[in-house]
Amino acid sequence: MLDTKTIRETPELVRAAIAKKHLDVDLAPVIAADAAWRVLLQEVETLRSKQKAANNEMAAMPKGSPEFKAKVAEMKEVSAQVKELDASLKVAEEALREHMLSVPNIPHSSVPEGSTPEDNVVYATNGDVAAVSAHAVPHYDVPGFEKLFDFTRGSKVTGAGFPFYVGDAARLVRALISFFLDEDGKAGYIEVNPPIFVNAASATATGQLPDKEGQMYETTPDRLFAVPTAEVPLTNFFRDEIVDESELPIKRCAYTPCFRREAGSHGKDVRGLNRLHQFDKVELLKWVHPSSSYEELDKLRLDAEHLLQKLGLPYRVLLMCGGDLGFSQSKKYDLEVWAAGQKRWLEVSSCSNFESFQARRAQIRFRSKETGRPELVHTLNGSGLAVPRVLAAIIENNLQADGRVKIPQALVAYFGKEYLAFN
RNA sequence: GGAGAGGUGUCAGAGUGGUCGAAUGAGCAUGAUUGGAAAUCAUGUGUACCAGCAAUGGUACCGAGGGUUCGAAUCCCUCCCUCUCCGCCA
Repeated sequence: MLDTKTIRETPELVRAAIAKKHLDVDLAPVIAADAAWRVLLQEVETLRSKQKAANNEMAAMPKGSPEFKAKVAEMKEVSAQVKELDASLKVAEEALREHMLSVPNIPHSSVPEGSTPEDNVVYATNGDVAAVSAHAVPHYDVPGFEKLFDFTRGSKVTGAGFPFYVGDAARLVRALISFFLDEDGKAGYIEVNPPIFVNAASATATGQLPDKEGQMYETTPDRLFAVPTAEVPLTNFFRDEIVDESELPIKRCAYTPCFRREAGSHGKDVRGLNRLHQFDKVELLKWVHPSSSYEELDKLRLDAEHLLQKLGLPYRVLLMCGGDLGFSQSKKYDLEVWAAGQKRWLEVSSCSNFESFQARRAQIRFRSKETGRPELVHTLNGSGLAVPRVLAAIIENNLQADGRVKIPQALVAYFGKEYLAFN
């Protein structure tokens, strides 16, 4: 959420942001809602002020006196007015809030113009795409795949997109999670094991609610939501709190399973491990001082890149254009790993700066030494990394002539073997 | 799940219908004192929103939401959370 002041005082800035993101949001009703709310607010406050003054007078009067009784009669009317206006004010307030929630975050000046994925800028590449397995096939076509990644049983037991990982597959998943957490820990992120269900307030603070409700799994009757990413519980950790300025930047990482209903996604993109309803991911989170959030974003991205480098996987970094930015993001890099069998790039991390957009909604602040007042932190996050797609890339890129998969050296100690065999 | 107690400012803790944004103490900040410090003394010390160039003024906030009342931290209702005891349990 943006500050209402930004919309009130610099609407042209916000309109430019909407245009850059190629969104269709009309600012006029937002501004009108704000104006209407302020008029009502002032009316209510004037009446309340009257009430308060009368209160003090009445406190000094003898209870049963005629002047007291007269005041009561007079104030009775004011009281009724306040009640009525206050109800309107609440409606206006809610309307304003809803309007405000429809306004996206402002992209950073370094974000390239563009409306489609083709407009994203290839910011960096690492590793040799041509050097990986010559006889690679898509991981889901590798003979024996279904034995280790049992989608059929998963469908029976739960539904499509909920595979069983069996034997070495399960072991490799565990190895990757441990590897990621260990490396992230070395990079200074404190490991957290968060709840994987969150309440509606938390889901609202990070923007899943109210609009993206259908993308989450929801429990009955408690109305808790299975987390779509560890970002949700992690970001909410400091919700409605004022953290110590000297502790910034705060860096945390967390492994959770992630649950996404992703209704409406079909086709080749969803085959095998490419897109699942439940998958494992380690998430990196930072709460930083506003003055350094873009530096911290670059560092965060490098921390995620480091993982791919250690695994020896070719990847590229995309700087996302305005049109491909999320609603609440100011700047975003995507990390895409090369999957030699499918011959395509798979997104395994998305590193974003939200500036104060999330922090405002979640009320996460620090007390500034400089001004002595609480200020909003900037929040950043990125995957470090998403497990199934990394797994797919390892399988495809490291597939040997004999059908086995060579385990990246950095993982061997975690996995316990040099090769993964499908039969 | 059952029974009880409780949720007030940075913290501890008073306040059971009116002048309470809220006593008192601690903490913190500034100043005095000191060679310097401790101690002591004085003053100050919440957040948000609105109006205003500003100084400043106004309003709200005592777990959350409703209600009663001219007036609610204080009374009533609902919900949430914490603690203690009991039960159940990975």
